[in-house]
Amino acid sequence: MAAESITVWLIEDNATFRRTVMRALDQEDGFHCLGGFGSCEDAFAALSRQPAPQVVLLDVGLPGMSGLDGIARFREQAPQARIIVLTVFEDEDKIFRAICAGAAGYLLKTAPVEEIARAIRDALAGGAPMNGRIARRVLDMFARFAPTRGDGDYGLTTRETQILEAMVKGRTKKEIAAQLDLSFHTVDTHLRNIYQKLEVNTRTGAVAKALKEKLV
Amino acid sequence: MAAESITVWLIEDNATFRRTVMRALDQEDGFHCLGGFGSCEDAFAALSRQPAPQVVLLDVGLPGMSGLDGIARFREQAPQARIIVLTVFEDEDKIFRAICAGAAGYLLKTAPVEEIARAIRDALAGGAPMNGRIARRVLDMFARFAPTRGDGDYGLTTRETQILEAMVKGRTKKEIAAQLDLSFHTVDTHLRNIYQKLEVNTRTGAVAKALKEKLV
DNA sequence: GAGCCCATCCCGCGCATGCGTGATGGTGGG
DNA sequence: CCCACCATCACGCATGCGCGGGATGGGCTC
Repeated sequence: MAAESITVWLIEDNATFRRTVMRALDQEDGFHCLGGFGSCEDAFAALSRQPAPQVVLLDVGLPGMSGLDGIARFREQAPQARIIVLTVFEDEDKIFRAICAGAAGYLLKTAPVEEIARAIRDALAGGAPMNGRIARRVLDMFARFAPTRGDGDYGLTTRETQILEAMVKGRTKKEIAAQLDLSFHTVDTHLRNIYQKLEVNTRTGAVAKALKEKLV
Repeated sequence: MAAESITVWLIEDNATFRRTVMRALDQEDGFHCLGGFGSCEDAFAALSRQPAPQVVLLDVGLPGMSGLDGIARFREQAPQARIIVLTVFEDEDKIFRAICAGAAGYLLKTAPVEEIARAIRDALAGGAPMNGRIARRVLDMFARFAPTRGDGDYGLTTRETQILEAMVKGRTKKEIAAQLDLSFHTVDTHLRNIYQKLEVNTRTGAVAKALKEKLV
């Protein structure tokens, strides 16, 4: 049974809270919480002496190295370890950064131990445990990213789309003409039609609209 | 107790599965599954005759109106209803679209009834219930969106940033000069410096880089 | 005080761009 | 059969743009 134990590290600067969680987790069936650290630096130092854990519970917003940077470094040095952020913060920026840094989950410190335990198992099973509100936030952020691509369809023809793409890459009309084996004048005409359809009158405007609204 | 019941609709084209889930949910404590529909159209028709439910379980990928469109329409006509997608699909595109359309949760049809029940409660409590793998996918997608903003810092000064922003809006040098109450030449100089820092040599390139990498 | 960065301003050249105003041919629907 | 739409090509003009040169002054560090 001990061999089957899930190894967990907890990085958290509040010693009291750390010990409480560690003890509670250790008593949970199937867990072996063998590392408690007050900072990311300490944890990394330990990483060079002992094998990486399967799961890291990490408090972001602790002294010294930023928890966000810590996630990134852990992802490098112990890619197989699943990192679950355990914090009091629930502002979008922190959540966003943590996820982008590679966190596998995001819990609030107010979570009961059973929830933490469930989250750890979930993370190891390939899941992404999140507090309900956090998950909601993530979805909101996600949805906010999308409307960007509004209707997106301005009725551009194939050629026009091609030319618009080239324009986004910074090509001049002459270059585009050469690249598509067209006359300069043809490209010019297409460009005018694109402007009309996108309701702009400069290439800058067209590129901005193209990037903001749809085709990358 | 009946007054406290959570009202649920289930939109699902497989009649057998629909009835099974409805019956099971209805027997769960605190649920009142009072609508079962084989298509979004049917559900919308019902919406004009009876009050909207608190939660809609929706199968995407059903005949007639696309489930994705259904989400969007539901969000319009019954904004307060929480929509939980219940499907067999777990490809990224479907997930992405569903979330963008405003789904509050995403479950797999393989989920046991207790999980569905928990999800409904979670959704009403402001959460975003998701199957573990789905959540993982969402986070992956999220993380993939981010690297876009790389380091993002090219050491632009305040003025340069200002001018870059105006450029993104499609302003010409002259317009920017007028807007910022500067000389045309000054704007020109700043532009050159921006180009140097962003390693581009056209306004189009600068705008593209600005939009792709950082400030929207 | 020298050196550096930033913000400000100036001139001129050559090329790119936006736009008005044309034309031709092909394809498909009414 | 004609018309709409698309793709193709063409000329000229006014303006905008990129860039190679400048210059001045303010603030900051060494």
